Amino acid sequence: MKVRGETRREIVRAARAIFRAEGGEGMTMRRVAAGAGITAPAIYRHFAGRDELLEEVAEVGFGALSRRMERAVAKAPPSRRLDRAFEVVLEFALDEPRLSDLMFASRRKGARRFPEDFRRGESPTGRVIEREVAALMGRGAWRQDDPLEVGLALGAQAQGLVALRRAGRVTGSRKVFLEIWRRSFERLKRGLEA
Amino acid sequence: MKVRGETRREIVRAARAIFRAEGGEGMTMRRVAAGAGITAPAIYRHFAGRDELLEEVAEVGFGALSRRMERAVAKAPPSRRLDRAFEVVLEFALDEPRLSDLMFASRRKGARRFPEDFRRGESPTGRVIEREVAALMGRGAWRQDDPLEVGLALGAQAQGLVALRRAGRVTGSRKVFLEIWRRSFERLKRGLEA
DNA sequence: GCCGTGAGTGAACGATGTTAACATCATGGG
DNA sequence: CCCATGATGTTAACATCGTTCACTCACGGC
Repeated sequence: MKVRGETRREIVRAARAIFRAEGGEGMTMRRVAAGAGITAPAIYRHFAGRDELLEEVAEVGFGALSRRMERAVAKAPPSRRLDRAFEVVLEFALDEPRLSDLMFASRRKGARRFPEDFRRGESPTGRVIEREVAALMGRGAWRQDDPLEVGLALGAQAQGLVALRRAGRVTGSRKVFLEIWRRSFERLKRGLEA
Repeated sequence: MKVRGETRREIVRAARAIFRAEGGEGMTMRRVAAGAGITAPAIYRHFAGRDELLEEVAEVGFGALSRRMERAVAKAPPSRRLDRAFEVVLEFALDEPRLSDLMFASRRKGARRFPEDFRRGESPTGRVIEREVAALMGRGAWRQDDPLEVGLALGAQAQGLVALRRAGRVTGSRKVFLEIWRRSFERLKRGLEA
């Protein structure tokens, strides 16, 4: 025990590593503890239970994804910013399917809620999408609409396709899947243009 | 033991009842067995394991949903057939959230796959959607496109919104949610019209 | 009459999340 | 300096889960 909070970070690190590799089923308390160099009951000194630990893993994931989104958007031309943001989301979902599933598809206590939390900009990923949608509407490229709800619909389309692939219902290579996404996104955008 | 296959049906009935009420977590083998009037190990005379039992529960759900869809579509005017089909899907998802989740969002062995199984018309729900999409394109109401992929995109939009609500990320009453769906569907359709 | 087969039972196994009871140990007030 | 205290571990154990094992039993064909 060196620094206060050291063990807690070790637990989260171990949990995240196991979750990324094997998903929720493989992430047992005993294995997480072993990865952090302690025993299972010691985890309960830092987290109320397994759910709270999963919560933390998801939160770290949101931090990583939103940072990638912000970075990608920052160096894209205005007309491509929203596209780039979603490309990052899709790539993240393909690279980290289980983590993405935990973040967006599982019932979690601390999940941001539409519309209240989104209106307050508390969703780190939703905020990026909403901002870019509003920008497109502001520039007159898209017709006037509720940016929050349009952002939600776009996100639902992305998460819907990802979930279908994750569930094994959409086969094909990563490349083929990204093509399906791109065409679906184009169709959706066509209905949003001014 | 009266009729051959009687116990098997009893098991499925009990499993489905528990799953509808409490979801996958509550559906333990012992509880299913008790509901069917037997003990847990006896289930393994009829199913290889819990997964296979869940498979059967999902299959029964698909049968019920596709029948409702066909019935609704049959008595709708041509211009409203696709809308009615999706309304049924949404209502089913709201009435049976856990079952809907199992059917569309969880990784199952026997899940129909896009595009191969859909092209062969083996997905009972996908077939209805695809048929109506193709009809709209055939009538010239919608622009020419791949009916399979457009159907998938529409389904992804629906399942994406449902998953977000199921995960507690979209709050509000059933009525409000159906309004969000309706507007999202309208936006999507606007991009598909000829 | 026997006996093989299909369906069911009780006991048990290994794994899981979690709790209880106890140990260790740095630290700061008397 | 000493020791009470709180934070942080540990080991043992509990309840529950899916599943397997060894056994029982009714019954239909030879």
